[in-house]
Amino acid sequence: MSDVFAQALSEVGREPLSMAVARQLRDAIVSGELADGTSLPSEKALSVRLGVGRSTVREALRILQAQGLVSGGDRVSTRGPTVDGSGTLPSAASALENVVLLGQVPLADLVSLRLLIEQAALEAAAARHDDAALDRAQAALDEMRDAKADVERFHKADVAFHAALIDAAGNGAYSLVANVLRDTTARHLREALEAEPRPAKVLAQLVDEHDEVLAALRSGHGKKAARLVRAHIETFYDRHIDT
Amino acid sequence: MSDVFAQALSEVGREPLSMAVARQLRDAIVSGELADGTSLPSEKALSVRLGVGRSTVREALRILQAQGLVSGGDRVSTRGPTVDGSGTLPSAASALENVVLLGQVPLADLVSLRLLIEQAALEAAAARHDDAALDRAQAALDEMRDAKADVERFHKADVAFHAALIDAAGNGAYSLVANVLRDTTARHLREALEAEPRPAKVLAQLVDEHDEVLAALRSGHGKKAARLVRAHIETFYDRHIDT
DNA sequence: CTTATCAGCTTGTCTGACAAGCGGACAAGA
DNA sequence: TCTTGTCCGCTTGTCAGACAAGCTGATAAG
Repeated sequence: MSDVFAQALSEVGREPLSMAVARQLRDAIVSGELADGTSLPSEKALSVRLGVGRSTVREALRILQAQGLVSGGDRVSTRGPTVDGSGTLPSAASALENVVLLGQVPLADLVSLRLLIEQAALEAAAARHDDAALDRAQAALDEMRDAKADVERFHKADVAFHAALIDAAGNGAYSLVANVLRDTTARHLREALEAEPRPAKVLAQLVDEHDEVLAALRSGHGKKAARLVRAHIETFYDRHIDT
Repeated sequence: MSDVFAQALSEVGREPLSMAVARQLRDAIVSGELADGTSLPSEKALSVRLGVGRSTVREALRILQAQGLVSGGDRVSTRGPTVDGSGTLPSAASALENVVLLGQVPLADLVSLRLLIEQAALEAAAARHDDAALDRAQAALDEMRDAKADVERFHKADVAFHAALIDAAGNGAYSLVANVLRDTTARHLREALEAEPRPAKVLAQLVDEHDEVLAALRSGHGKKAARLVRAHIETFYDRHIDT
């Protein structure tokens, strides 16, 4: 069979109604037409308005829910589904996690990218002096020191610390992607921490390392801070995660 | 009212059946128990085996489909749903895109992050010599040259060129995130190109710039390639996009 | 050997139904 | 007045049954 067909004929598109409904709602949401927090009509009302069955609407809502664009509908109230963009970030993280679990992107690659962003963020932050963000980092650091051997508490403060540092760069894309990457790698790192036989000592050292990074940043030494955080992450990664 | 309640009482978990079914299938897939490409039983058969209604199974399948874990079911055949992990990557990309669209991240921040990744990728690629990827870049470059003033064709080849360069770094996370960032910013860039009054000349210059980048990369000058691509992107951005 | 036909299955969709649960209104009682 | 019990309407979660459209494979017809 010749190859002209592949060129001349294109797949005839047959999209299920539920997809169409989901796309329509998604577009309305991401375009801002349906603002965050807006209450949608009930499934029944939607089905009537769109001229489709309730099951079709339900399937569309499931898709949007999986994408983190709408929440509710979980019978928590009688107020119907709600536009809720706050779920997109966990959804993105979970999507990335699936990619990793299926082995399509090695964990090491994610850590490497996170490191790249974090270093760049520190260099940018050193030149900006975002005091509010630095204060948040300081508070998280104090919390870490206070947590001592409480791995759970320590980990939450650790996350807050790194997030604050990256926010200090003032680049929304940095913060966003670093957040997702951290969510995806967090579980592995925490398991490593919990498996640590002598947590107190390791945690104390980690606190010191964070301290140095913050100090370097405060005095405007971006490159030094970047170098320190690189060592910090690479050391931890090499010591606790096996390839 | 005291605060003890918040500590003592936890939300009583009530999960919809469809969620439970979706989670069960998801776990089986990411754990490798259901290998990629496996054909699942039909909706009806699943509903019987799991003891739930068909609509419940359908909603679970919709969730998994949105996560890119199963495909088919699109009536393309009578062979039921299929485990298909190849969809997770686009799904992750689309999830990130949602975050971006809703997150109000400025375009400049996205370009900045993309630039960061692309530079790092070039430096890594220079040390790796991934000839297959470089050949793909070369082919894309030829296509660009061939496209002349056809903006549509040029743009597609341009995308392929940059993607090949980043793939040459061999870091899946770089490729993934850079892809997403490009998809998100692509529309703006293309509009800029189409508004260009004298496209042929600009496109020719762009081709030359790409040529230099590839040449530098081939001769192992990663830093030079990174510098060139930085200039390439920043120049284009400054000239065509207004803040 | 090619072609038409048909039965059996699958998905997409709709309709109707029921249980469980939420919310507000409204009345009863302290 | 404030609390409490009760009830009605609405919403979601789930199921069962139905039908159209379409794919597959087998079988019959040419």
